[in-house]
Amino acid sequence: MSMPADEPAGDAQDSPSASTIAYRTISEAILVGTYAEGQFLDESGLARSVGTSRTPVREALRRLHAERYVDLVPRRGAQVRVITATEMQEIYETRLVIESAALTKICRQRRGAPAGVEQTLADMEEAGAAQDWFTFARLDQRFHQSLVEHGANRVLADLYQALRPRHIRLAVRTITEGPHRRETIEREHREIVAALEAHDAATAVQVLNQHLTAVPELMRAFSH
Amino acid sequence: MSMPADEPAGDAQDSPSASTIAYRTISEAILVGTYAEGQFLDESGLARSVGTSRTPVREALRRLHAERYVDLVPRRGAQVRVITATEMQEIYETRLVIESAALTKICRQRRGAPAGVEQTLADMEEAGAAQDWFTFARLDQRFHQSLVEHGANRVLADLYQALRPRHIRLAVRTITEGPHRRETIEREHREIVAALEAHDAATAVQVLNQHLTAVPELMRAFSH
DNA sequence: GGTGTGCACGTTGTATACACACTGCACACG
DNA sequence: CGTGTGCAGTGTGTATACAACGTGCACACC
Repeated sequence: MSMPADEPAGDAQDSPSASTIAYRTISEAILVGTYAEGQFLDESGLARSVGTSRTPVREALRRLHAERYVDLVPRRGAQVRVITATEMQEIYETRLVIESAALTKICRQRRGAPAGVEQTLADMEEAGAAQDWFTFARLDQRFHQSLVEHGANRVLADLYQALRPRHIRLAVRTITEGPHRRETIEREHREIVAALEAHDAATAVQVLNQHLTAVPELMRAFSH
Repeated sequence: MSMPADEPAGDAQDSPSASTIAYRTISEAILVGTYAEGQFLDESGLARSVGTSRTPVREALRRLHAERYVDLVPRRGAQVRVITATEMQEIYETRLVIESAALTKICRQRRGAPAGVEQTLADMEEAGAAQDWFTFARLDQRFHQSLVEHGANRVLADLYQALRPRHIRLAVRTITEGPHRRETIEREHREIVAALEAHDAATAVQVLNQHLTAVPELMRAFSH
């Protein structure tokens, strides 16, 4: 299924070095849920299953630590990070802060919606109709990402992107397994775009607020 | 001088492992300016000067890359990152977004200024009077940090902290070498605190805006 | 004289070997 | 029977050895 299609900001298009292979393999396994939360990862075992030595695996684990996939306990190793409901709520609160800033700036500069957003929304509706929730979720990410890229500066956009691996797994679950909020999501997206076109920051932010508040509440229901 | 007093959030109090030593040594050297911007760092050379083998040095470099101290060019090595005036401005814009969110939330919840802030400001004024600009700069960091810790959630506070190494060097230079804005800085800090105590978000944010806008303009003057 | 090719050197990327710390269990002692 | 200590096993932390790639210079050829 390959969820983390593009690399989390940093080294452009890195060659398929062993270290990169290890990073992709392990991160994907964590996202897919191969390793349980709280589980300790064995470097030698990972090395075997990835097909390299321990060195690239260690580098991958350090990177995964920087991206909050795992915790690093000295002399114990890497532990798959447990994401609490509280943290998930904080992540969405943070998203709200960053995306609001982006929307506000877009409106203040009267720039309208980002290019290509129409296509993204159309694709989303198609995926929704086909009940292809993985694609739906990825396009949702793309929509929000494009808002931030359009409105925020590079530095802020990088911070936003760093947030993604921290909630993507549960986000997919929510969309996939939850009560199908498809219509709500699509409507709110379109309302945000409309507000941007009208340079109406207040409305855009308000809809976004509502949009981003709903999700962690749903998630809370799931995590029990 | 030891600028990066506390560790950039993550592994609590890690034992003085070789890897940590390497990280501290190299990051400090970069902050102090031992290595020129754009310079490539030689792993073997660093290993010799740190007193370890290449392995811990490599891990340190990866971490420094994650924190944007260096760029990692495949097959070429680690390059001390060049911080442009544009990026510096973006960093301050980002700080403004995060700190504003923190101030707003503090006011909305009518919590007043963070505990200990009075002491920090007093220490700052003392350092300012003694023309100890390094201490002054560090306390300035602490002041802003405490605002964010007080108002923002853990996740957002972590993002904020990740920003610090990216501007701390120039920030120190600006305070140290610039026209002494001491009174201005101290006054604005006190105005922000007063606004917090009065639960007046609008004023707090407005003063902060002015406070954070001034710095990158000064920096721009320096970088030429 | 300019340009292209080939070789030698240096550096990164990876593998492997070794040292040391931690964990858990077993056994002895109170 | 409970508790503390010792020991073996396992896995991380570090060092070192090797391989592969990229760079720059020199020399030859056009």
